[in-house]
Amino acid sequence: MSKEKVKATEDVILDAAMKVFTRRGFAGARMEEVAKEAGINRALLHYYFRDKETMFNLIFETRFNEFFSGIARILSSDLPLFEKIRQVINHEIDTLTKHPDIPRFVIMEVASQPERLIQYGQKMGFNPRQMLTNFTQQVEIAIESKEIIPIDSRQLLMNVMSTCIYPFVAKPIIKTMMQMDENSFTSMMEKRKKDLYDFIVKAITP
Amino acid sequence: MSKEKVKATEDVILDAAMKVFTRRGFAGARMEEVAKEAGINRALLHYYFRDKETMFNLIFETRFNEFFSGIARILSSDLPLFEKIRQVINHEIDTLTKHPDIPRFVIMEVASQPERLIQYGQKMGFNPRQMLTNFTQQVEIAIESKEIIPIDSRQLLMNVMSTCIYPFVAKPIIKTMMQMDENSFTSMMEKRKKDLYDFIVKAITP
DNA sequence: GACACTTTTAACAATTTTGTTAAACAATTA
DNA sequence: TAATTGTTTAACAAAATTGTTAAAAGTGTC
Repeated sequence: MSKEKVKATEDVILDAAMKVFTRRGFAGARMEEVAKEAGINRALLHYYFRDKETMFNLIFETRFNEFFSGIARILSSDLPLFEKIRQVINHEIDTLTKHPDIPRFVIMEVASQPERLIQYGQKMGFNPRQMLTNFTQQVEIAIESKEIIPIDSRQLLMNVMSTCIYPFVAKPIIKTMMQMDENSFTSMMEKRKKDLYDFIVKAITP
Repeated sequence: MSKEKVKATEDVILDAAMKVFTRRGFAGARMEEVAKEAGINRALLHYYFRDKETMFNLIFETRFNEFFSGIARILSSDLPLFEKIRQVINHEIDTLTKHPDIPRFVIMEVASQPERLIQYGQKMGFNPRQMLTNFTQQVEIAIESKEIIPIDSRQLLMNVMSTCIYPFVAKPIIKTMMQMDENSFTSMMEKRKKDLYDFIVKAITP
């Protein structure tokens, strides 16, 4: 069998595993469901990947990276503060519109095993503990120069992240409460990029 | 054995189940862990409660109610807009400081079975779909009277809820990233009541 | 203390889920 | 085409988890 075919099968399995693990979490995921989703036999999963945990680690690493790497890059860049905030908002809403289940998945699994955060952070080459130092300093400088009003930089960052990410974490609840279908949710998020940026800028501008 | 003792045992079990289910979710929870946490034997769980699902439903109902009832009451009250926002913030931060795992639990379980939202909402006597109508109208009136700037009421509500709830949902991540222990997290949230209110008011005041 | 009653446990049974293996099958190549 | 290698499956085995039961232990009452 050709290399391409092997790769294809591996990818089919990984895609299926991604869906199932992200949907159900590690504890709720069933190897049977992964196999079914991939259109193959359960034994084949074990042929390509040792066991459930091995598969899960691959998936988690990917999702963890998707969740953190973009934001880490932007936060530690040397963009001006307001532009940085705009880019964080746009980046989060864009990627989470494509992969809305990522934050719920990552948060859930980190909550059930917090040590993963440090562990995978190191693996991915960024230290979650230091992601914020650049941003914090930048906020303090902007305060001193009266570019923005005095504000606790941690609170500001929490506001930015919360308003971007929470709507996707709570998407099933929000969709129901606000009587939105998939399309209206997406278009609302698209609109949100601007609305949210304006909201935050107005809140911190002197 | 006395009625009090029975009640006590039931409560011990429910408390234990609450902890374990909230920590692990339905799929991740083990009856053995519940029994251990309660300091009893697994068979006894089945003596007091039929099975895992029955126990889970009791827990879920309680947590679901804790998550929604307070906020529903405040949102549909006839308080002035700003006061309503302040109360939402204070209520959320206070109750979630006491029970920080509630939103992660409820959100996770609703995500894995969205029909629960309508189902339990009806059971608890409030319609998640109508929780927002009062607030929405109030915002529109406030815009017309120039009390606040023009803003999409859904976006505003999403901002308020996100900034209150997300820090608790992502608590393990935030604590690590911001290098906080339990105490500093709590005191930060206490401070957040005021900071967040000011932030939001400034964002919407003309 | 004998009786009726509830609570608790240990041992067992059933079910669900995961992991293994041996053999069939397919593709590649010498 | 036969040998080699890698792929797939069905059947099986093991482990983990849940649920049941019969009997022991405790409690209150007469």
